[in-house]
Amino acid sequence: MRKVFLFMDTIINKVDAKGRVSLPSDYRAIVKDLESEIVCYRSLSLPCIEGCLEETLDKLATDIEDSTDFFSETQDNLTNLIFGDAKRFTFDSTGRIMLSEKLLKHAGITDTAVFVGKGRKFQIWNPENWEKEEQRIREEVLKNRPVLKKQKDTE
Amino acid sequence: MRKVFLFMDTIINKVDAKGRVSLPSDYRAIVKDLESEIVCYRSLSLPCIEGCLEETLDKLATDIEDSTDFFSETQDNLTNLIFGDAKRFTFDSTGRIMLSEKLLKHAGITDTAVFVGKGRKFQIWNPENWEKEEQRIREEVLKNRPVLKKQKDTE
DNA sequence: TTGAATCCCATAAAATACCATGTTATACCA
DNA sequence: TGGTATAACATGGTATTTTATGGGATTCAA
Repeated sequence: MRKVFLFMDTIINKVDAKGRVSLPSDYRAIVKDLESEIVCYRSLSLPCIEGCLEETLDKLATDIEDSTDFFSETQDNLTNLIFGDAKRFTFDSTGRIMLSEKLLKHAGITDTAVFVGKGRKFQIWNPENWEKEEQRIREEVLKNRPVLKKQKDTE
Repeated sequence: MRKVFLFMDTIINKVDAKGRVSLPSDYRAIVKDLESEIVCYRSLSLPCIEGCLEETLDKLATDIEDSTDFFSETQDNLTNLIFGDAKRFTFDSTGRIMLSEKLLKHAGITDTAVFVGKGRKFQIWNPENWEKEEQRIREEVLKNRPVLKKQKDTE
């Protein structure tokens, strides 16, 4: 059993007419090893699909349970938004998942999907949008280089 | 056997003239796997039906027993409301439950029901009401973005 | 016996599993 | 190191299963 898991790399796969797309084989290996499942949902802030392991979301659910009482309304909004949008995606024997129309539309994905590893999570992008986003991120990181360094130093 | 369970996704199903509605198949799978039952009751604060596993309510009962507020009046009132209202709903061989007139009326549901996953719980809405509620939540969450971020960071 | 609840059957559509093939990546050996 | 054999992978297509949902038959209770 693996001690750690990280969704990594950037992988481009085709999306067919049914919305089927191969989950990168590295991701599948993680799911199998940890006996978990992939869960996807629309990013709250970006035009992309976000994914993680079911156990990651389960941890979130437990945290919410533990931090508030059963009838609390404070976390109600959040759980509706996150769990109401999320969905399990199991892959078939050939390693494909079937993304829903809702998710594909949110990310503007038609025939090609870009999987971007983010550690505990990953994202799925439309290729053009990802190119732009990557550019934007690179610029922002460069701009904030001194701050980034300072933060590291002070920690 | 599954390690975790989460009610997720948003699913729209028809309610027929007899008040029958298909429980989403993912939800049924959870009930079967955990050999539990679905329990529904009127939401205390919203015009919707709330549902969860019977074992979740059982856990609530235990927590209340164990809490120092055993004789608290507010706790008393809440448990009266919830347990007085809650009821088991078993699904038939085709996966349908029959919602009561009381619940349907409270949620304003006539011929269509929207199931919204909330993690350990789920809600059942009238489509128009849910649309409005979702809009409201999105606006509120966006407004409270810093709070959301802080919560995320502490994970 | 009448109304309501439960069960059973039928069907269309959608989701899922399976098979086949070309391609790419990996392992192996000279 | 170069070349070849082997395995893994992505992907198109098809078959099978599951699901939602309408309609009736049967059971149960008031």
